[in-house]
Amino acid sequence: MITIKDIAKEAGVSEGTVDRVIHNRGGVSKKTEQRIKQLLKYHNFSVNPIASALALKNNYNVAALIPEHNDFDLFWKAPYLGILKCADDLKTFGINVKSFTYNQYNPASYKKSFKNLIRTKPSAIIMVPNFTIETAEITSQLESLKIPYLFLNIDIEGFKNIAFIGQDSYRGGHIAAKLMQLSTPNPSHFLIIQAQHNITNNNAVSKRISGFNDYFLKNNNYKTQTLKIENLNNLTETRNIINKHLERHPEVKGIFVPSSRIHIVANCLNSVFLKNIELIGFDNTPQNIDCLINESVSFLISQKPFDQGYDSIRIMSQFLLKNEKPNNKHYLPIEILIKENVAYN
Amino acid sequence: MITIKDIAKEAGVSEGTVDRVIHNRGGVSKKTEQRIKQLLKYHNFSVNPIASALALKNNYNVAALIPEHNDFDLFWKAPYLGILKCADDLKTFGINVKSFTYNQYNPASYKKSFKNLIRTKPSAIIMVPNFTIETAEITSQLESLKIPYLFLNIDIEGFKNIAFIGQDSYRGGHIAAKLMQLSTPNPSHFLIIQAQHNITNNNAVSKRISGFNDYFLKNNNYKTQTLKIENLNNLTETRNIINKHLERHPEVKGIFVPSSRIHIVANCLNSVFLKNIELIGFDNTPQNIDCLINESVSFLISQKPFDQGYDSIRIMSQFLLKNEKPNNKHYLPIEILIKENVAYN
DNA sequence: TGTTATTTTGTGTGCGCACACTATTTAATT
DNA sequence: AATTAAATAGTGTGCGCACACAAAATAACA
Repeated sequence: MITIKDIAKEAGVSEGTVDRVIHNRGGVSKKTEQRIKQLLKYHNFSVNPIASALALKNNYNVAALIPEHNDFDLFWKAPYLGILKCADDLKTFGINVKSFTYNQYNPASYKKSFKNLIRTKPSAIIMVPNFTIETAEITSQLESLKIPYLFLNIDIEGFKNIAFIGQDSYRGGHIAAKLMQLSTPNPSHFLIIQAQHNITNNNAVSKRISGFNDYFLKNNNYKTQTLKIENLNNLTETRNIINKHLERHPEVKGIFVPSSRIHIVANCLNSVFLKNIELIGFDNTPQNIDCLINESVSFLISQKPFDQGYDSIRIMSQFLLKNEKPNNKHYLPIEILIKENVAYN
Repeated sequence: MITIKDIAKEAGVSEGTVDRVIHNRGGVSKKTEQRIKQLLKYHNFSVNPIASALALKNNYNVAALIPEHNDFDLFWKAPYLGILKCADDLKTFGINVKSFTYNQYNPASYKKSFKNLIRTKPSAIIMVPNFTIETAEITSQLESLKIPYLFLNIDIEGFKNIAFIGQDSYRGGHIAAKLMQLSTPNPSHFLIIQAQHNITNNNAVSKRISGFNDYFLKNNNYKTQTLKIENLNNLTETRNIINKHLERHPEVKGIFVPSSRIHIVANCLNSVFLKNIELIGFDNTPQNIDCLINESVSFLISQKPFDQGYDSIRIMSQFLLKNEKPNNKHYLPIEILIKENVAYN
């Protein structure tokens, strides 16, 4: 391992000068700068991040603004845990992470939580931009404060976020369609069940639906139909609506739920339907995994939410610590889960 | 972050004494030891690994003994790259990795490569134990030298390896069977194609076959048959054997190749067969991925070979640096790859 | 009690880097 | 040529820890 000292000796200058060159701090004559740069390149020098971290004693406060999770919606637990894990891994590098949560159906709580967040004077922000208008307000504030921010899980365009970390939702829907086609007879009809509140909020859901529908464009044997339900958490009502619909539409051979709520549908289906209809949904929440194991659900597509959380902190930290600019889109693998491989995740 | 200095001040002793307690170096009276231990616990102290790494300037030489890769067999490139990547990530923590390769069909080259390896006096070894008898010789040598070793990718029992890093092969075969059943009519026959040299060498292949066969035990509509081919790399011969076999066995609706050579089979099939027979194989080598994309192969099961390499170094390093004993089996996820999600891996 | 052995504790240095501060060289100005 | 301003280069300290070494305190012994 070559050190700054070595370079300095070889260049016949002091360590301080080499340091200035490495960090583009200026105040070095062009001649010596060139010479040192050549040497750095020649020796393939890179700073020892250990020593660097120790010397800097950085203190970056990274704030995360994410939806809260509860027993009804466990999805957001995984990114949160990923964030915590990465925070723990990087704490000795001077990365401190604080999480702020909001109700994902309530823009006011989003704004309020952000107000609390911004008071802590964070150096950077990870956010799940659930509400477009409010996000515009927030980001303009961040931009004037020159606080970098990145989007986690929800990808909305027209912002100056340094990156998006999440999944290619359209492609996710596409894959769901392929798996659906694979597990059902030809021809078949498929039912897409959507919660009302998802229609405006969260464009991941609509992208998944597009991907799902588009997959069948080239094949007329497969048709899709959509069922919108006001409040999926109201089980008696949901049960009623779905089973009624299926009675009227015996042609339905598969149900696609483009959110993490497939387990609700699975638990609402009458047993006849449950046996004869293929269910495909998203996200490896505990409830959904149970459905895989008891075979009520055939496939889950995981967007690796834990990894999303972990990577968002990792990528933001690399940006802060090493000024590494990330790719604009950081897509995680689209993981196909079945009963047999779910245990290894 | 509480430091040794802080603890020392609070305990009214010098930093050296605290250091001795932390590392159980001895030479501390019982009274002060107790007092310091209490304080450490109370403050939930843990050493700053950054500072520790810098001060220690550790130098562990980890040697890897893995099969060589070439254009015919690219599988082993991925673990190698994973090893390199992790080595790079950890080089500032004093981990130096050297790779030694051998011909995976030649025990003599295995032994020879190990001889070269052991001359470099490594602190620990990552090995792919392709040959059981030779591995016994090697490991007994390692044990007398007290050099820790772990097994990568190939899991053989009865050794004192600190861990196995790889895939649950039986389960992998199981999943292949499920996917095969899903993509073929009921009833169907499936053909398992196996290279002769795999039969003795590599029990991953036989475990996959068991998993594949066992999946159909409960269902009499599906039958499997096996075709053993001397040398898969001899394309004209392979082409001949396979197509002849399929002509005689029109009941075959799916071909399962329990190794990374599915691309060879795909390229050998006559076009009629290629269109009507589902192919499922293992490993995301470039050639195999090409087959996914051109739709000659339906599914690949990845054993995440890159991650296997990466994790093996990571786990061994944690063992060396922090004395963290790993789980005996470190199974990687069984990843299902299709045309649509292969790009994100 | 004095001397030596043994146990226990304290001190100093360096790991490689970042940065504030000081010193030197060069350029600009009178 | 003398003085001042600006550009360039060098020095010193600390980050938190590990460990060799020195010092002090205690125990063992004559």
